[in-house]
Amino acid sequence: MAFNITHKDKKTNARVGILQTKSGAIETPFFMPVATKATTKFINSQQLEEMKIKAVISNAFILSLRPGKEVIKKVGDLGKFMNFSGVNFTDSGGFQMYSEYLYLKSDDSGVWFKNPISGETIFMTPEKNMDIQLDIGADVAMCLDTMPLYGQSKKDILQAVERTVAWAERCKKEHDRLQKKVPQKRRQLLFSISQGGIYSDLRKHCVEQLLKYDFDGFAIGGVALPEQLYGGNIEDVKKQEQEIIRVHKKIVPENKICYLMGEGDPLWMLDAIALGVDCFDSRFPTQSARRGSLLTWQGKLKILNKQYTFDQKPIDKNCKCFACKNYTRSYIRHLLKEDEAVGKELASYHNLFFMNELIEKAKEAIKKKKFSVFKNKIEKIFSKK
RNA sequence: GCGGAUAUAGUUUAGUGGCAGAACGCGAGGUUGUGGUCCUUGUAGCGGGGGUUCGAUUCCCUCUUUCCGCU
Repeated sequence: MAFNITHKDKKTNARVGILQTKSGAIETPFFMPVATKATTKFINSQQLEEMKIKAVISNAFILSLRPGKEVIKKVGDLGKFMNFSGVNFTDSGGFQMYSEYLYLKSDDSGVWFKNPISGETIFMTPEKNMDIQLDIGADVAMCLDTMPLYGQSKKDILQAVERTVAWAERCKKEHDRLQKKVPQKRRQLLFSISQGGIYSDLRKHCVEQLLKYDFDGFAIGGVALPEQLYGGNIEDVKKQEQEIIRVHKKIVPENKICYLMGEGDPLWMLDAIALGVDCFDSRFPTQSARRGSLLTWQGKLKILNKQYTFDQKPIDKNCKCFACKNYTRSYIRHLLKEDEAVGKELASYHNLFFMNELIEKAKEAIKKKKFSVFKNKIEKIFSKK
């Protein structure tokens, strides 16, 4: 069994568990920084290890464009390539159907992407995608899914669901076939991804179909999208997301790990943990760090604001991260304003350290069966302006 | 000293005899399976004086500014 639950919260569905991968075990819940091109932007793998980050997610499709899977395979696997001893996830590239920069078209057979480097057209299939992810040697691979684009009709979303399910089946078969001779202990895990937009019935239908196959984990895709946020009331979007998670959790067996893809807002993440979600990834902490939005135990701090020009305090006096131990708000603000790489590094380091600590504290709270108390405390911090 | 050109937002600049636009900067929000490159929004300007005109940032004169050339 790849996943075991070790602790359960009392009032919520939050739980702590252990996921076994070929690179070792990792305790859930956990948050993965995004490392699209085999690095978390501005943060090297030694820094990740220093702040006790146990997993990252790279992008198999984008890595296949450059440097190419052969380059990574040559040194063994992605972990060795980037010298990261933690758990490596790879995303399929399905999400890049959202990228005008990369996406051309798709049909039931697969997706056509353009290679922005060479200009050539690339035809991606579930089978090819599994081959790439296995060659890259991630610990956990994600199925190639198809994203319903924003504004599509329910009929279109149903079509995306059917395609996602069909592709998941093809991924699973190919993945099993390619790993037939690999010993259990050294096998790559494969997670499915469900779609269905905001429609509970479509989500239910999608997950029910995916459950026919023995995936190692079941991810929820298509949430935390900017398009949805721009759509209107944030609270409505939050309720929709929670409803999607509830539907998912109601159907998927408890002993299957649940991965909410793309979610990285601290509060939304805690809400998801309360519903029984086990793992997350998001560009949010790193991207917003580069743009001057910092997470602190006093709430959000916009370090580019004028008021921090002369501020000699650290980002967060309660934070023990490298950036907070050594540098002032004034200095980091200056570096970010000047677009200096070190500024982005320090800000990213801080935000990732915060996210990791937030998750660690969440785990402790679950173990003590007091998760909702903890969640309320964090909500108070981030709700005040 | 003479001649020519020039003057528009903090900066670089469009433009017009009747509402002066932009970019960058600056201020404030946003940011969610990453294109280090993003989005939204706010702020702010016709060098001074005189003339022509219903009306001048625009045309004329003058002063000043800056630049170029000549002696």
